[in-house]
Amino acid sequence: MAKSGGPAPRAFDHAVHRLVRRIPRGTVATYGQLAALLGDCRAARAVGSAMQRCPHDIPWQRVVNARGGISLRGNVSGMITQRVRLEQEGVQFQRGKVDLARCRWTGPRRHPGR
DNA sequence: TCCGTGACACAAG
DNA sequence: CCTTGTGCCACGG
Repeated sequence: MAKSGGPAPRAFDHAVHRLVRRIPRGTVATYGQLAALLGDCRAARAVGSAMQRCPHDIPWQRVVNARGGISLRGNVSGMITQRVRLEQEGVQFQRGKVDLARCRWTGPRRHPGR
């Protein structure tokens, strides 16, 4: 009732996490891409923050930077893990980066099927 | 409410 | 190719 209206705290984070859940296996999405899908192509940085606080039951490894590389700054082991997990689901790396032209998620489809 | 921080993106040197 | 600087946004203290 009277309380509703304003966005609840961490609403953006939740939106990011839910979107990441929809990224198909074998494909990847960029921070900027997710931000754009959420309505703000300039919120890429916020997406990164949301990912740092993302639950472990989502395919977080499918989120990479605009260059198709892993951004995980200051987390070498996490970087390795992300790459391994992506390769395990079929994503190939070329020169340390993912071929976005080939593996980039096309975005959510309201009417799946063709 | 203000301020600091950061898994970004982009341009320039 | 790498480094640095700037702009944007949301979250947490």
